[in-house]
Amino acid sequence: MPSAFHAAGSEIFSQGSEARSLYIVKFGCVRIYRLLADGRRQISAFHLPGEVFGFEADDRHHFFAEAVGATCTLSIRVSATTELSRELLPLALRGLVRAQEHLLVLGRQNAPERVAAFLVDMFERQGGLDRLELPMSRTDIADYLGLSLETVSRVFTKLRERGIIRLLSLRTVEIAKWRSLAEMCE
Amino acid sequence: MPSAFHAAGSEIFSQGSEARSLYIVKFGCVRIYRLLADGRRQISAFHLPGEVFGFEADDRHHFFAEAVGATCTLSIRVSATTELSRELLPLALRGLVRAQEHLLVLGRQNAPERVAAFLVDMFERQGGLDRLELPMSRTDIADYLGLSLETVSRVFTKLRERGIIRLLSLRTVEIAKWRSLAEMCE
DNA sequence: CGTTGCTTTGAGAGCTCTCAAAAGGCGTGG
DNA sequence: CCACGCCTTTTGAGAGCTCTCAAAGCAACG
Repeated sequence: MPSAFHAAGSEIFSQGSEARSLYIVKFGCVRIYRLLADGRRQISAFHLPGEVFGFEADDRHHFFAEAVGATCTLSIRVSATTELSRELLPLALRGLVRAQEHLLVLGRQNAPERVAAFLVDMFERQGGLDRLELPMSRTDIADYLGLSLETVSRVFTKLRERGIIRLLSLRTVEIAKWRSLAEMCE
Repeated sequence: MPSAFHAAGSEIFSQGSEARSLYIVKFGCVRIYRLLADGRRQISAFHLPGEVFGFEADDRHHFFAEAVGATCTLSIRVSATTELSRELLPLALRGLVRAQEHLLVLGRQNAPERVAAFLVDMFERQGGLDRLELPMSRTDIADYLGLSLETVSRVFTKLRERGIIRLLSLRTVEIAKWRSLAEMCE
């Protein structure tokens, strides 16, 4: 299994390129996104260590993938006839459910609810530690939540003022009132 | 393959119920959706004749499915050990890409762009006829696009006034300027 | 011909965006 | 160790898009 190192911001694959393998995040973080003609960007997913990404419907990538920070990935060559289909289906389905759940956030939740949903999700994926190190910038979070970076920043400030979160550094978050945060997601 | 008829608005499966089979739409239309505690609804997909729905990540449904109009479905019992995994993966992946593409619409496009994207998508799926019979209400379209039903209605009116579409009846749409519509999606 | 539900249209409010500038962090070099 | 410069983040002000509330218009159906 060939492993690869990616510097912060470097491309892992791009939309339209040939899709020949899947990837597993070894360490770091990967953003999957799509662009509109005028540059608007929507990040459809962040992938953390242990997660698999690179699924495509045909032999072309429909999305871009970039390393958020310094990141290491393993790539797995997957042919159509491989035995892996059986093990891949559950992963693909998990991704499908996640994407559909994110549609609810983007379509029907307001800014505070979106940020709360993001934080809850990140915390749960990091294994329930009470301190979270965000690998991505406010801009990345905004493009994931369909907001402007200023709105994301304002919501963080509001959550801090209300004592729901603590910001140990710009990207280190501690949940003070887990209950309040979870209730914001409904 | 047991087939089932569903009256307009009737439930096919509900969130939390046991997921034991997949479904194929024979005729009609199905909406897949999720609800927030206060009743806000996000439709993640409409399924037209020939399409498969009911994919889940575990043995529970994470979404609701309802017949939009009078609808007939075939259900397929799928066990984990079945030979179908190989054929199912491409379908699941197609759904994943569709959901992720819809994230871009909800996260980064404005109301006219969303409606345009919806119409283009529906037209392409109906096989490129120049006349489209929408099976769903404005409310359904709104809940699919993350808009209010009034905004959807206003955009339809605007598209009609600009000569981009014609409304033969409330739910029968004809594209007059395909080019303009496609350009609205970027 | 009245009822019922869906759709359209209008008016005002509110949330989020854009533009702009200040503040804060971090690494490099003196 | 401190100063500088760059990049990220925060904060502010005003504009704009979409929502909510409300009422009127339409179409289907008994």
